[in-house]
Amino acid sequence: MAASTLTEVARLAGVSPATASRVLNGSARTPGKDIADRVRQAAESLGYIPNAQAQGLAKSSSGLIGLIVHDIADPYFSAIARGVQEAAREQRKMVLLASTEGAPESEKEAVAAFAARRADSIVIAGSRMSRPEDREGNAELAAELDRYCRNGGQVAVVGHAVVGAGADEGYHVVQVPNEELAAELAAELAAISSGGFVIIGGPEGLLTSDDRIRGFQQGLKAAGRPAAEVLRTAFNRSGGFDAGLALAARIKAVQSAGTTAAEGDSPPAAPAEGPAAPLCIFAVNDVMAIGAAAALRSQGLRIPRDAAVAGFDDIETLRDFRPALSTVHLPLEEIGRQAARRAAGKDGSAASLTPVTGQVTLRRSTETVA
Amino acid sequence: MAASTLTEVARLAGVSPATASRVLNGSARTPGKDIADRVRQAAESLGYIPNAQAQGLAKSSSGLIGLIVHDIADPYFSAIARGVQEAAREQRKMVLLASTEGAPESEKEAVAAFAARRADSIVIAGSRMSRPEDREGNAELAAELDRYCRNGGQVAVVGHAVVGAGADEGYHVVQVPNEELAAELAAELAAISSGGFVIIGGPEGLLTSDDRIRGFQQGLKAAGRPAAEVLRTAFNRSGGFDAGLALAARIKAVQSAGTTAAEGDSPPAAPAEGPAAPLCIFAVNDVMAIGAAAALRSQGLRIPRDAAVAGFDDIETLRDFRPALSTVHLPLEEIGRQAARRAAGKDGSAASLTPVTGQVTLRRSTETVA
DNA sequence: TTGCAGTGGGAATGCGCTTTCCCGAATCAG
DNA sequence: CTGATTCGGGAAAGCGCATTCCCACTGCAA
Repeated sequence: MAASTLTEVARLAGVSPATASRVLNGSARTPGKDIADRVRQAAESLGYIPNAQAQGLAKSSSGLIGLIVHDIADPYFSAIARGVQEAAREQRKMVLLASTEGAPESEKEAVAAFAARRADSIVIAGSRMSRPEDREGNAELAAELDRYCRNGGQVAVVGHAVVGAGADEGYHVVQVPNEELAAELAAELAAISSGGFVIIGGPEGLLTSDDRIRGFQQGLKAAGRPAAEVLRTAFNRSGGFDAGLALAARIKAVQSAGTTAAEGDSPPAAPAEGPAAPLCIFAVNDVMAIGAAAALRSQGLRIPRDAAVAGFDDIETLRDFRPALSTVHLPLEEIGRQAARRAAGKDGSAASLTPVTGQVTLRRSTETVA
Repeated sequence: MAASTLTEVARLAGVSPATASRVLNGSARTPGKDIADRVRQAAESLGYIPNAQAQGLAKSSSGLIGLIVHDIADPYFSAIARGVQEAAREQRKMVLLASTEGAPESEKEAVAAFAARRADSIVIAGSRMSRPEDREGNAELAAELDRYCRNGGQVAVVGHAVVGAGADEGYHVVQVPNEELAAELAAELAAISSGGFVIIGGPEGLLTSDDRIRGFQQGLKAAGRPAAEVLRTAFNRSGGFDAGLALAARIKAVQSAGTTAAEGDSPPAAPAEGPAAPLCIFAVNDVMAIGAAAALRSQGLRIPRDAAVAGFDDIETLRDFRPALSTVHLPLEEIGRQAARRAAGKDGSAASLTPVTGQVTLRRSTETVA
């Protein structure tokens, strides 16, 4: 028993397919009450389910919104996905998912696939790369997006515009003030910690990471502190862990030196509080921070006693982590929602949408025993 | 500039649409080399993107696989989603996402929507409810699924069959041995802890929760331990937290009683080791366990000193939690992958797919100071 | 040379639905 | 009572593609 069609419903109701179509979907013209009832009843009894493909073909729109993320299992992305999903629900659309592992090439494929399905809009989450090697990939992605936009598609990008995107029509960006917030975080950290700073960053060229690093350095500078050293590593937990291991070794070396050498060569202008104040580690995202913390602990170091650790994102699942992680709260779900709404273009774009803001959230992990 | 069509490509290449179709998609018949090249080049220069909707209409199949989860931001589901996504990639399909918050009604809607889009298969993750109130909702969902299956759809369910589903064709279940594993966990816990047991469970009727509770009780019984008390609460972090709060009060009461009353009324057959051995708390999933642990800590209690805590699922993001959480590892991603594969019906269903197994993983959180 | 199978390509049909256009009937003003 | 409007409904033309026929042509054996 194949799914019943509109024509069958119409026949059963004794009307034309046109009329059946008009009553079963809110057309501009509304057939008479009695006829409408007949049709509805016929549809009900046949268990009629409209064929969205055919509808889409006829109307050339699909009720689909495409979502591109690096990895749906990453809490950062899944939080955004939730927001997008919610907005989709409001718009009575469905979301089409694509995980790309961050490869521009497969993002391009995803865009093409969305375009093929005639998705009404596309939301791209996940940070862009700007490395020279990615130039070509980014260009192709941009070209694909441009084409999609020219054909009437709407695209919203979280964070940064795709490098080299040219279309101005139907192209939206949800700005995330990574730089400003990182600077703020640095300022607050500088105010409570007298130790040195180290940044655990993602690979060079990863825009989100670079922004946060830049902002943090600026904040440090504004606070009169020297620039922090930057450790480049993978943008995930294990990257954080590796960097943490390296730092642990360094910290232990300093500590034992301090213990044995007593107080002969204290760093210039270091306030006198026994050994040097603990190092303050800023990882450019929470997951990396957690990895770094785990590494430190695995080496017998304690947080925040031996080192302060701060992250970025305020991932919900990580809130119960001990010691509670200092971080920058980002309304991830709201970001996803806004992206989807912007792309829907319902209201005048930036109009009713308040810009995204985050907030520095200091917790135990940076409470240096001062 | 509207997207170019196959007809346009054909015209540009100077062939018929039929031929163009044949070369641009692997048809049974392969046109001559030179013609094929001409067509491909024309397609390239026009930036032709096939219209998946039209293709789907013509072939009546869509290359879509529908995924239903309670909440995509929940790490349990996002891990499964990742597996599904991966399998989809293998099958060169895209995944269509629906978050339903667990309401059978909106699951039914989701199924209908998937059916409307002619999804080739549907994967349902997320535990079923069997409460009397849900009977009707479940029945409707089952009916919708049956219809979908009768029309040739394939559905795979993670964990339990949908209550009341009747179609035997195209209906697959990925079995998760919740009961057995919970029993195993209980046995191992009983072997290392002499204290009493308490279970923090989800609402009554939630199948996954009920299975794990039942299994745990059986394990306890097999180990000669009395059945544990079951606290019913919400199936999420805050439910765990609430239950944890209640337990904290209880634990503190016992502790102070033990301190003041010295050793006058020790429970029958309690081995003499100072105060009673700490309570062992089993939360039916990791997120709840984390919530409970947070609650205990907020009341000044320490884990595992004052109480042992164990969870279920082994959520990746929670692995760095301290003290490390004892739990049952479940290959979530693999589960998602299997579900998607089963539904694809590629290989002989259960044939090449090894059944899902988990493993009890004891960590710090249950290392009673014995 | 003729007859045959085999081959590469085109014409046409239909997938299920929306929508424009058209037409008969009913309504209203004059 | 007649002519001008509506108004409710149907006929039909696509939407973009796959696919089933069908036909012209080639190569081969007879």
